[in-house]
Amino acid sequence: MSDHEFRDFYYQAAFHNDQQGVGETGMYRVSSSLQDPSYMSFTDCLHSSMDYGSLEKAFGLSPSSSEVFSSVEGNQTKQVGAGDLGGNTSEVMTTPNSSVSSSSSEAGCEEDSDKSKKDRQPKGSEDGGESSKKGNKAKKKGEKKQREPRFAFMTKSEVDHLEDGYRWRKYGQKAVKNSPYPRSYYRCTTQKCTVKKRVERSFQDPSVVITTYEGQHNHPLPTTLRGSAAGLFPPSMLTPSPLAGPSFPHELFMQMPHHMNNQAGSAGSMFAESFSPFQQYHHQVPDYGLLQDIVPSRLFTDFVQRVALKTNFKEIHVRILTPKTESKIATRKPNPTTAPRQQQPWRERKNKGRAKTTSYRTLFSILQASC
DNA sequence: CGATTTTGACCCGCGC
DNA sequence: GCGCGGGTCAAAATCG
Repeated sequence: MSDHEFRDFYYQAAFHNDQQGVGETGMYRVSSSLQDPSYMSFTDCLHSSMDYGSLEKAFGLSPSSSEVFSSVEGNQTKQVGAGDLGGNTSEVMTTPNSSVSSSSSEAGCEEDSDKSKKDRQPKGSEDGGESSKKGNKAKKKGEKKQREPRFAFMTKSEVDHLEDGYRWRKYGQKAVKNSPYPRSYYRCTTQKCTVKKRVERSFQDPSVVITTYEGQHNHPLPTTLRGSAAGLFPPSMLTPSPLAGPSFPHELFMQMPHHMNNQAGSAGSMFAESFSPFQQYHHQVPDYGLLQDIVPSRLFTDFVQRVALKTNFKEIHVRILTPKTESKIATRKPNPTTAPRQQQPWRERKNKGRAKTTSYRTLFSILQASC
């Protein structure tokens, strides 16, 4: 299971700017490990042009690596959906101890073009009453809702829903096409915050969880959260608003933990030093097993999000690979003692034969069968 | 008892 | 136009 000696984090981000047509893609690796010969400061990465050739040189990446993010090309509007994880490009991290990350195009990243269906009006305001069974909306069809910036990252984890400091409420779950794993939809519970996120397990590599964020938090981190990252970092690192944050990516990067930009770090022992905030936190909350996963992840996602806002990249694919740490199963086991749920008589259910939401139980059986 | 999760139905864009 | 599939709603169930 987990190797508690190694707390390295390896980040890879693919920035995609398709304004030029052929979308220039690049993949960046941020590693605290010296054993990674291709190490390069993220700051430098960000300042470098989005030229894959140079990146290849800098990181020693093979050109084929870009295939990992194959979804970027030729996808102006249509993206590779989670279910279409066809490309079996797999990539092996050249770092110690870790993690082979194999997956294809950032699955969960994005799929649909712009469906303006989200944010449907709750309660039918007025409109001719009629079948107001559900959210009938009177939305202008003309204007397409501008999609909020999205970004996704992959985390090797046994828990699906990683703690990231914010409070989320699950509002849906859907089966992913061609994948035995469901996709869960979460919304930030803070009022007036429209941030959403989707969580799904990679079909290619079940140990990898793909989290896709959409939107930006317009509020500070809740402080009441158990093990919240709030309070662990200086305020500047927790500001949710990009306006309040560093003006440039490298500035933000400079605020990141040492182990992420300290080239002199020693591999495999990141946890020992230059880790003050986390170490302290670790002592304070020893039982918080996900610490190692969460903190850097959150920092990085915030970071990437800000980068996205400062640039005109349309897509940013981020991978966060971490050594497995804790095996905390966050699955709620159904209570067998309770009576089965009954069909609501007043709510007519017209099953049109379309398989929509997939229950955990169903999926579980599928998994078992496939194992 | 309020908050959160579960989960079938509904909505809607898109491809055929 | 139809059907597929992603995304969302919302009532009931469950949790804390």
